This record gives sequence, C-alpha cells and structure tokens, in this order.
Amino acid sequence: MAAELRANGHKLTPQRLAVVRVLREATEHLTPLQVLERARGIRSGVGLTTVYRTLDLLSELGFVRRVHLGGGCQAYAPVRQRAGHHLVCQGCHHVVDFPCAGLTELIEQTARQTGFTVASHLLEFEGLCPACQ
Amino acid sequence: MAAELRANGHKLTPQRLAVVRVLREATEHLTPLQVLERARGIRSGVGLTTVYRTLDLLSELGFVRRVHLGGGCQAYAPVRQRAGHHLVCQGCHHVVDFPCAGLTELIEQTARQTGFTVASHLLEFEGLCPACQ
DNA sequence: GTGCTAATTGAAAAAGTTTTTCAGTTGCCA
DNA sequence: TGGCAACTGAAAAACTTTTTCAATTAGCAC
Repeated sequence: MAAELRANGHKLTPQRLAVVRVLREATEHLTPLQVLERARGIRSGVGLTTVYRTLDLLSELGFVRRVHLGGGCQAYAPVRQRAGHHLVCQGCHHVVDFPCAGLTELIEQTARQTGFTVASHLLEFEGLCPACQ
Repeated sequence: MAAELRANGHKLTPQRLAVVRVLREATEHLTPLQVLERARGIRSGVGLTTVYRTLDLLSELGFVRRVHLGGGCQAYAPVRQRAGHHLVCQGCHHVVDFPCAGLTELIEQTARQTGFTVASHLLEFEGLCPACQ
C-alpha cells in the first residue's frame, strides 16, 4: 500500500502510515473514530481530520471500501482481494471478502432485462461466521 | 401502506400520511431533508423529527429501503416489489427494483464456500437507465 | 357524539459527524 | 541542504441525527 501511495504521487507521512497499518491489520470494519483510536496507538497525536482525509484517499485508490450494513453507514474495511465482495459477521463484525464468479452473469442478465448499463455494484451479505455460529 | 400501518397498530396521522405519499410517489431515492420538503408541499408544518421517525417506522415495516451508493448513505427509496434489489441511475437518480432469481444460488454457493450462514443481503447496481444513456 | 388514553407531534436542545479554514510543519526532489 | 508543494492538527463551521418534553390528537369505548 505504501509503495502504491508513493507511486501515485502521495507523501508517506507517519500519520498516513499509521492509518494504513491500522486498516491493513483490521479484520472488522472500522468507523473513522475507531481508526483514529488505533492510529493513535501507533503514533500519538494523529488528528481526526487526517483520518478522514486518509480514508478518502485510500478509498479513492481502492485500498479500503466503505461498508454499509447494520444501520450505520460510515465504516471502512480493507480490501483484500480486488473485485471481491464481502460478508459481514453479525457476531464479531469481521469482514471477509469473497470472489463471486456468479455475479457477472447476474449483472448481464439484469442489464438485458432492464436496459440499464451497469457501471458499478455493491454486494454485501450479513450473517454469522463459522466461529460465531 | 396506510392499511398496513393501521394493521400494525400505528395511528394514521396526517403527517405520516404525507410522508407515505411522498415515498409512494418517488422514483428516486430521497434524503430525509428532501422527504421533508415534499411532505410540506402536501401538509405544511411537518417537522423533520417526524420525518426521521416515520422513515424509521416505514423502514422497519419494509416499505422503504435505505439506499447506499454514490458517496452519500442516508437516502431512502420506496420498495416496489418485495424481495427485489435495486438499480440506481447515475443520470436521473431514479431507483428501479428488479427481481433477482440468480441471487439465491449465489448466496448458497458463498455460504458453502465460506461457512457463513447468510441472514440478509444488500445488492445495488449503479449505472445508466435507457432514457439517460 | 363525548371523553379518555396512549401514541404522536414539533420545537429546541443536545449529541454526533463531517468538512472547511488556516497557519505551521515536513517529506521529498533537485 | 534548501525550497516548496503537500500535508498536518486545531478550531470553527456546517450538517445530520437523536433526545427531551410539553402539548396535541387518533382511535377506541361508551
């Protein structure tokens, strides 16, 4: 991630690296406030403004994804596999990506039926992971 | 919708009916503030608090669905077909539900692969409707 | 109809979240 | 090592959402 940031012309500040590390290590979705707390554990003095800015940046670059289920809407989860979609556990709130081969077909079918051209999509499943069952 | 509200033990106040009518007539997703403006066109003096409360209520009863794409997260769209999923047009912001037969299979497949039990899901496509293309 | 009661309402306040502003700091390239 | 654009944090502003509370009202029983 750091290398990619660099490649896209962004500076590698300690604040940014702290946020990146928090997200890389997270297995749950985190709100900006939770990201702040954890980032401060790595480097004290990180500001909330910077967390918001860094989340925006990482989101633009595709490293994190906004997660939407469960009432709240403003949580982020790291993207582990490109083009995957995700499962959210209602027990431990962990987020797991999964590859979904069948979706392309579903998109095409829907496009045919409705006449829409589909540009992007959001697919989230919510349930219980094996450990929480 | 009014009949269902009644059946679930809720009162049919003019404020509630105004919000219900706004949502029933909407073909786009609306923020609480937009719902307020339109509801005031039907009955002046509706309060924002009431709009929030009514949206919660209708959401619980399954008459409206929270829509999440496009940056913002706090918009509602009326549910036209039960158990449908939706397409959002990037041009005119209209929301169209579609039945998705293929999804059940995809859920089962994902459950098998990951060991999760899937309780609920959210599927949104974003693109351009025939008129906007 | 009339009266009762619990549900509902709107305004205001409080709480919470996100964005903007700005002066100061700092990573990175030459 | 110096210069400068990018970046930062604090504070303020802007917004959104929830809570509180006294007043109102829909719907039921009579």
